[in-house]
Amino acid sequence: MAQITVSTSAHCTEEHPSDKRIVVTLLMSALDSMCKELAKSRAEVACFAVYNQEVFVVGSERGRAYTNTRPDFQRGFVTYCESEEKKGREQKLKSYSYEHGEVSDKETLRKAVEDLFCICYGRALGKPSLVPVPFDKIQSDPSAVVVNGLPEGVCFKEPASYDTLTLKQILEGQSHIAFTVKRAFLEQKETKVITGEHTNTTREFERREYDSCIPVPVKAEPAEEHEDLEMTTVTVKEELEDTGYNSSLLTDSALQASSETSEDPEVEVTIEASADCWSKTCCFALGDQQQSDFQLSGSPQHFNSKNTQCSTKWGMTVLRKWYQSHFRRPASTIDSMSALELDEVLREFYINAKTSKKDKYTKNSLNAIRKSINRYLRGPPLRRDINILCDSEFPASNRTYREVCRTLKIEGKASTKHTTPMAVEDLVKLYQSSVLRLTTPQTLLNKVWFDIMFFFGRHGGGGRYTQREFTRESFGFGIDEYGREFVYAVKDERGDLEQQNCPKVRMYALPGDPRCPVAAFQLYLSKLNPFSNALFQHPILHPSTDIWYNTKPVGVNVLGSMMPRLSKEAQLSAIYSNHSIRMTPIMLLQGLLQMHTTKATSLKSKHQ
DNA sequence: ACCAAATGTGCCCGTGTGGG
DNA sequence: CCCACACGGGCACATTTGGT
Repeated sequence: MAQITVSTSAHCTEEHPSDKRIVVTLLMSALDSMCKELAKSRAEVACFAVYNQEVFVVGSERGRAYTNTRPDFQRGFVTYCESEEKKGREQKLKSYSYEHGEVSDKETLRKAVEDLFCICYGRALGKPSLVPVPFDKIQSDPSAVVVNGLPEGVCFKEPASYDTLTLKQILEGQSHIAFTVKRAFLEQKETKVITGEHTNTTREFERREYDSCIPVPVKAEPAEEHEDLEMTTVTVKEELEDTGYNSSLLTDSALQASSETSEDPEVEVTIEASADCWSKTCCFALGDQQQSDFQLSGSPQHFNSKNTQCSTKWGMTVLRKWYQSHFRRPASTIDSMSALELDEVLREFYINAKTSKKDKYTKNSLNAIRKSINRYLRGPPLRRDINILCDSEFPASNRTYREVCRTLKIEGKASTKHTTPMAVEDLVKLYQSSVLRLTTPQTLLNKVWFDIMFFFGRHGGGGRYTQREFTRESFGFGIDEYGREFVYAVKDERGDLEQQNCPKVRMYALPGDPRCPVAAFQLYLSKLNPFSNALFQHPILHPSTDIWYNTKPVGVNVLGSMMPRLSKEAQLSAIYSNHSIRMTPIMLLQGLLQMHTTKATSLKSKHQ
C-alpha cells in the first residue's frame, strides 16, 4: 500500500506560486487516477494532501472510507500545517485592515471583510480554514447562523452591501466577531429528484466543478466506478495576495450537501463529503435548462461521421488489397459473397493480414478493421442483413479471430502504447521559456494554442481539424461565483453541447501573473486580423500595426505539429506530440512518485 | 470488452511567396 | 522568370481514447 503526502512546502520551490499550484493540482488529479489503477490491482490506498489551506483526499474506495472514519488524522495534519501558516495569514489579513493605512479603496476593504467572514464561518463549521459564506441561504433562513461581535448597529449581510465606513468598522473589531452555525442547510435533498441518473457527462462536470480552478484532462474511469468520488477537496482557500486565483474548490452548496450526511443538523459538519453528496451538489448547481440539455444530449452516435467513414473505407481497403493479392480475384466479389464464403475469407484474413510494413496488425487495429468491414457490409449501399461479429453467422472466422487475438496478446501486440506525457520539468520549462512569451505574434500564438490544449484537452481543445475550425466565438469569457475570470469552450468535444451557462471546463485567470492564460487570450484576440474569423491565424513576422496576424488561417498540418515544434524551440527533454499535453497529469504523478521513491531510498540508506 | 470517434503521423501534390 | 521553401489540403494508415 502506498501513501503519498504532499506537504505545504511544495516540492518545486524555485517556481512561481501559480506554477506550484498548477503542479500540485495536476499531481493530485494524477494521483487519484493512479489510486484507481492501484485499486484495480487490489492495492488499497488512502492519502490526503494539504496545499496551503486546501485538503485533497484521494485513494481507493476503502482507503477513502478509512480516511473518512478517522477525521482526526486529517484534522491533526491540517491543524499542524495550519498552525505553521496561521501567523503569516493573519499578518496578511491585518495588512488589509484600515488601521495599517495601507489600503483605502472599498473593493479591497470588501474583500478583506469577505475573507474575515469566510474565516469565521469556517471556524464555526470546525474547519481550519476559510469557507465561503452562503449569504443567500442565510438570508432565507437567518436563524441558521448567528453572527456575534459586529459593530453596534451593523447587521450581518453581504460585504458588498456595506459602505466604506462600516467595512472599516468591521475590520477594526474583527477579533470580536464570531459565527455560530445553529443549523446546516438541507434543501439540497430536493435536487436528487430533479437530477435523475448521473451520466458520465454530469460526472465529468462534477469533477470539473470541484476541481474548477485548474481544469485537468484526466483519463476517465470506467462507468461502473461512477459512484466513486474522484478527489475530494474538503476545505477552501482564499489567497489574500492573489485574489484572482482564489482556489475556492468547495462551493457552498457542496458544503451544505456534505452536511446532509449528518443525521443531526445541529452537529458539526463532517470534514469529508461522500460521493453521493458531490453528485447531488453538482447537479444542483445546474440550472433547469442545463439539466435538460444534459439529459437530452446524451451521447449521440455519429454513425456517418467523417472519421467513421474514413475508418470504414480504410478497413475495406485493407481487406480488398489482401483479398486481391491472396486469392487473385477482383475485390468487388467480396460484396456479393454468401455468409459461408465470407466466413472462410475472413478466417484467412484474420490469420494472414499484414500491415504495409509486413508486420502483424495489433489487436486494436485488427479489431478496427473487423468493425469497418461489418459497417461496410451492413451500411449503404449494400445494406446486407449479415453481421460478421455474430458467432452464429460466422463461427469459423470469429473462432479464428479470438485465437489470433490470444496470440497477439502473448506476443505483446494487444497492449496499448500510450503517448509519452510531458515531464514536470518540461512543463515548467516550457512555461518559463521565451517560446510562450506574449511579445511576438508567433510566440503569442504558441502561448494561446498551448494554453487551450493544456487546459481544455479533449474537452474543448480538439485536434488539428477541430482547431482549424475554431473561431473567435469558439471560446467565451465568464466570471464565477467568487469573481474569478475564466475562459470556457462554447462547445464541448462533441460539438453538440452548449455549455455557456455552466461551462464544465474552465481556464482560469492568474491575475498579476505574466503567464495568465486569460490575459494572453484577450491580448491575442485584440491582435487578430478583423477580416478573418479564424481563431488561429498566420502570424505576420514584423507587424507594423496592432494587427499581428493575416487573414490566412493556420492549417491542420501546422496545428498538428505545434507541440513537436515547441518541444524543439524550448529545448525540452523530448519531442512531444500534441497528444502528450493531454497525458501530462499521469506523467506528473510518475515524476512525483520517482521523487518520493528517491527520497525514501536515500533516507533509508542514510539510516543503514 | 466493445465500439465509434478522434488523433498521430507520414506522404503527396498544388499553390503562394520571396529572393536571386 | 526560375527556384526553393513553406504551407494548406487531402488522403492513407495505424493507433488511442472515451463512452457504454
